[in-house]
Amino acid sequence: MPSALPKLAKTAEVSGFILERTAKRMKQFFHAQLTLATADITIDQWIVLQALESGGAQSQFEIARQTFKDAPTVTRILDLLEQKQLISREDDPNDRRRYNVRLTAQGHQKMQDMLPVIKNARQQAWRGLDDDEMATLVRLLDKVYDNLK
Amino acid sequence: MPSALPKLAKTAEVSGFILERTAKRMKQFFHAQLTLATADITIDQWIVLQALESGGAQSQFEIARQTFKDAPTVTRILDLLEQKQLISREDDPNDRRRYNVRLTAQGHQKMQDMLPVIKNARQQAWRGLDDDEMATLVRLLDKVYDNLK
DNA sequence: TGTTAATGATTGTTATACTAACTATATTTG
DNA sequence: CAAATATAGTTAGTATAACAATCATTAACA
Repeated sequence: MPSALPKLAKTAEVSGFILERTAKRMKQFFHAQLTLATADITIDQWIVLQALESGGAQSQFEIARQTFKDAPTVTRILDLLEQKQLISREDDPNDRRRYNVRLTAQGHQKMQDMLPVIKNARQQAWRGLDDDEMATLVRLLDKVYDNLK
Repeated sequence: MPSALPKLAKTAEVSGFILERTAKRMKQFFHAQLTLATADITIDQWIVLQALESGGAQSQFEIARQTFKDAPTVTRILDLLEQKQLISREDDPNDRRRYNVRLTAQGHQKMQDMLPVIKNARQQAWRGLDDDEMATLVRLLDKVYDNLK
């Protein structure tokens, strides 16, 4: 029965594709929902705001680590968020290379306003997946992630 | 027992993040492997080449559909591949809006040369996942994908 | 048949991502 | 302490991606 091996290889061939395809669509979907709600922020900007809310004021290095974005990307996203007055950069008194980045009041407000949009998008994305399936998906994705460290 | 609901919500909160994180790292990893092998192509360029090899000569619209990229993105990737002489655009005699895009001999050669690199990268990515787990992962990702159509 | 609509491809704009190089500041170490 | 190194952040260049607008060509249909 020579079909087992080819089938496995075939699955491996398409899985990366399916992974990327799904991640791409999810990003696109969340972005579209934010646009529909006239959020005036992108999903990546949202991710940075979220890191700041959950982690409090922090350096750009910390934000990069938390969000899995690299330093130049964080710089530019913060530039945009600063223009929109959703975050502020303050000099770190202990280390003059660093900034302490924090949400402004407007930044907090933006998160309040957009949280329902994000929650609703999450519900749609994971519709039909039960608790076990969610856990399995996360476990398998983490396994792949660890494989590529 | 008020912990069940919050836990589910928490999982949904991080899953999108884990999905994007894994997809990003996979892309990064494949790209790094190609760079290491001095492939002189990116992973997205590889994906387009692969579509051309498996599907034969085809229009840019078909390439876009196969690769889940949009038309402008395909245009620009093909521009780069054409510069590198890995693909060629020929006028479609039946429809003057279209090109027939095909791999050149050099394009075929590039694929021959890089296939082992890609196969090796796939092996690393899916290491430790058995047949069932691969199938489950694909099934769950497809479910999410369908949710967002 | 002639106007309208749809399609294939391109161009422009904005945003994210990676690499590399650069500035400024901190840390290590000889 | 001084020189070498490391770290935080920025800037520049290239690639990918989404979206909108545009252009040429083809298809639909009144």
